[in-house]
Amino acid sequence: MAKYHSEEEALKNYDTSKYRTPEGYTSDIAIFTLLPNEQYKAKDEKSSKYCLALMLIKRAGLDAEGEPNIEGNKWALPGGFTQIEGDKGSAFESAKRELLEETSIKGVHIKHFGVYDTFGRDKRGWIISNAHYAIVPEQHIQDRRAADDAAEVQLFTIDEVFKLDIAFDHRQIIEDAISSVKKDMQQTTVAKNFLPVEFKLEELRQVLLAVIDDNVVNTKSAFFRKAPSLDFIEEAKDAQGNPKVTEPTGKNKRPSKLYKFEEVEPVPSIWN
Amino acid sequence: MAKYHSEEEALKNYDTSKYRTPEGYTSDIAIFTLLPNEQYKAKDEKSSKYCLALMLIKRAGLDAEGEPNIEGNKWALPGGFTQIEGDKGSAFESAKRELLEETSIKGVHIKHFGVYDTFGRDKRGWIISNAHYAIVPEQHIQDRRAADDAAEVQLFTIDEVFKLDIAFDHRQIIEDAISSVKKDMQQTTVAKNFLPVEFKLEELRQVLLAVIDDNVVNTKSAFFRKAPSLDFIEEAKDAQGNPKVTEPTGKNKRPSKLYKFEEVEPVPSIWN
DNA sequence: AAAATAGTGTCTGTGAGACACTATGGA
DNA sequence: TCCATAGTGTCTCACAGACACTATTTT
Repeated sequence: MAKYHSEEEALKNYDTSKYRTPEGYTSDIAIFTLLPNEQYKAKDEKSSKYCLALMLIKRAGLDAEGEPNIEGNKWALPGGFTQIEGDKGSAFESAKRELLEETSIKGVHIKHFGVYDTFGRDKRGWIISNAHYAIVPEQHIQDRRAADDAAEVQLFTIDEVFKLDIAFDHRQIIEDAISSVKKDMQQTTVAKNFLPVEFKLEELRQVLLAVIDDNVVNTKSAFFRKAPSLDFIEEAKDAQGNPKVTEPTGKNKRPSKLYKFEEVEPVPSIWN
Repeated sequence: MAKYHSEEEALKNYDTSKYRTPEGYTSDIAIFTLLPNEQYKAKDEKSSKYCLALMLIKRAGLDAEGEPNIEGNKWALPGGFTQIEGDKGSAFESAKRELLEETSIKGVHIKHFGVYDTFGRDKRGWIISNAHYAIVPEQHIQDRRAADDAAEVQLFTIDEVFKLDIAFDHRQIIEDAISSVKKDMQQTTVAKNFLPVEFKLEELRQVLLAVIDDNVVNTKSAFFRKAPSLDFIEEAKDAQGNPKVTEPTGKNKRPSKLYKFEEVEPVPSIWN
């Protein structure tokens, strides 16, 4: 005669302890934005006005009880433990919450790009990290830095970042995050997340120049010829169906056409 | 906000037990191969000789103790719990081991494509699954099926697979695996994993036709014109530097040139 | 000669690459 | 009138799409 008479009873007696389970399950998030490029050369049409930057936090040297902190005084990606919230527990939700806490904004692009789970990556035990990147328009991060004390939150350009002392295996995660965001900028329309809904072609080109190295993007005339014919980009129209243009602002002396991204996501192919 | 950081440091440092930790950490693997296409129409140049297929296992109705098994009698992806082996614990290693157990082969293409970690996806607790796909040339799986009793291991074409009763959230994982492999076939040279090192262009075309829908691949003359000029494909040469050709085999009446993949990985762009 | 496999050839229009030129409006 | 910004125009050569044709060997 069977010991249990239903799946439910068997379930209660299921022995998960046969396997070692992780001691922690976390989400880390690489928050990217664009900063003004110090090396911008107006004469070089491949030079961008922007520069890709990453937000890091400085780990406290001492913890709340005054004891030396693990990986203290090093720079790290913002992150935290994943909890089961509202009957769900997912690293993606956790990353969204973390982003909200760090930048006070919702609804920006966030993408999972890797899992870091080798035993030994964290001295505290077997701690698994889900790595994400987020793209945040510059203004939002500036707001956040002004509101905060900001000593322990800082933006670094990707050249600066590798000169820092980085905690845990976050150096590797940061390298992977940069590869991932570059790849996505080349192969998807993520660039839209750095831009307002309606943008000038030159703005879009500046954003792309800052991150990727692409023949068409590098050549101004090629980009302006090609971009309007891409089927994921269209002209912004006003209520009367007329093309929208900018008002001249700042040093900009002439109006320019506005464009927006279509909903469709292109799939580039190596075969054509 | 500044206070928040130090609180979080303290939590990370001293009391990981405040957070619920996962009850299980597993790897699942979608093993793809190609089968002969029953619907092949020689007259239609878009029709492929092959058909994408997925290996599934049938979960036993009763467990080792004779009790009803969780999600018993349903089809599932092969997988298992991740253990710390040789001082490492990683889902990727675990997936490789699982693939070795299921197909007795090493060194094939295996790729992580997702994490499934919502609480409630498995009745046994908070069990996290790392999903991978693998590409295995047909012959290897046929060997494995012959050696095994094979009742519980079966290949299904992707049309057949969604008619089955699928365990856990594996239906979703399978959908994502198929999307992922299709995308990679379009954007990377993974197709090489279905082929021998040296192959005929028509063989490559048949493999691509079976999985993706691409203008150039669909059009025979376009593919034969384009493929030899792609910089990740080159002619196979013998020791004297002469192009290699096949011996006619089977119903094939004429020799054909052999090609191989270069080491370089192309990066397709949506901007050109 | 026919069948099967594995490719080529040819035509026409679209598009890429290079780079010089134009348009707008304010100081 | 000059500058800065944001684009266009023009030229040539190459490649893409359509689809018919060829080439090699066995039966």
